[in-house]
Amino acid sequence: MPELPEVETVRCGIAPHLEGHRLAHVAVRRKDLRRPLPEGLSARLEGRTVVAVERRAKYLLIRTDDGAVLIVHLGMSGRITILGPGKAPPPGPHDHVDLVTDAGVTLRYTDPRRFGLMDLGDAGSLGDHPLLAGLGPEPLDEAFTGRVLADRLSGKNGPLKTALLDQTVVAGLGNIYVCEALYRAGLSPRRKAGTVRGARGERLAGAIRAVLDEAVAAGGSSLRDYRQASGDLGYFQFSFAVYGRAGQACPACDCDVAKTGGITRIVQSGRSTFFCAKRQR
DNA sequence: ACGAGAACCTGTTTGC
DNA sequence: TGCAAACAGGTTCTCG
Repeated sequence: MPELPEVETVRCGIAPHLEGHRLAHVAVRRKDLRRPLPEGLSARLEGRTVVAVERRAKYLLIRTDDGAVLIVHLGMSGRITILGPGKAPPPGPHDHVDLVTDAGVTLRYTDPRRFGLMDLGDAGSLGDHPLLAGLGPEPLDEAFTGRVLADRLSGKNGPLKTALLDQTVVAGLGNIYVCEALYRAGLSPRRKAGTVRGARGERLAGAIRAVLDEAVAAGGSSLRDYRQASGDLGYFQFSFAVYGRAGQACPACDCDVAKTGGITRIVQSGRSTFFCAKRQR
């Protein structure tokens, strides 16, 4: 489900309910997510006060006053819902973890496919944590330029689409936003990754930043199960140029769909890619 | 060393 | 209508 914009939206939604609040109760109902939840998770967190809720790539980082960091990944189908005091319904079969604050607010982690995970890290050495150590640059940072991106792509012989999904190249992109960014940059998903440098690199870095910025502003994209923490839907899905639009007209090409076939869908490394063969080279 | 494919798991949509 | 296959926003392991 969630790529960078969705995770950032969730972060914004949960931060006001966590920061400055003590975790009164942490209920773990199911430990077997993508990897087993750490032993003693509840004991480690209960009684601690949250000092910050941050994001790195697609990970949420929940920092406590004693230097513990709860690392959360939502996988494909994970979400976090805020339930007001006295308003938490009985947990369903996919409601694996509840964080209950001193204000009585429940933050409920739900994940039907269980591809998500949680782990604990230490504030002092968080950058060395195995989940975070190898991650590429944050695309919304000032430091993310065409040059930086081109350096990361140089020497790669696989398709550009596949390289951009690699979190060690750039952090936070997933299938939707890679397709959308490549469309905006006018670059073919099949192009050899290492051929992107110079002006093309700048174009691609700018397209990635722009699409992510717009998606964050829209509250992410709601396709099936994704919701903001408030329960509201994101609406960036209405701005897709190519994703999920196979056979439909490219927004910028006014050619006859019956003739050109419109947006093309191919499969790369087992995942759907959508693009306009006319505009993306 | 790199890249493609399978695996992990459940729910929903699509196609015969 | 009904059932089975395909597909889904991610990551990681294995194999060639």
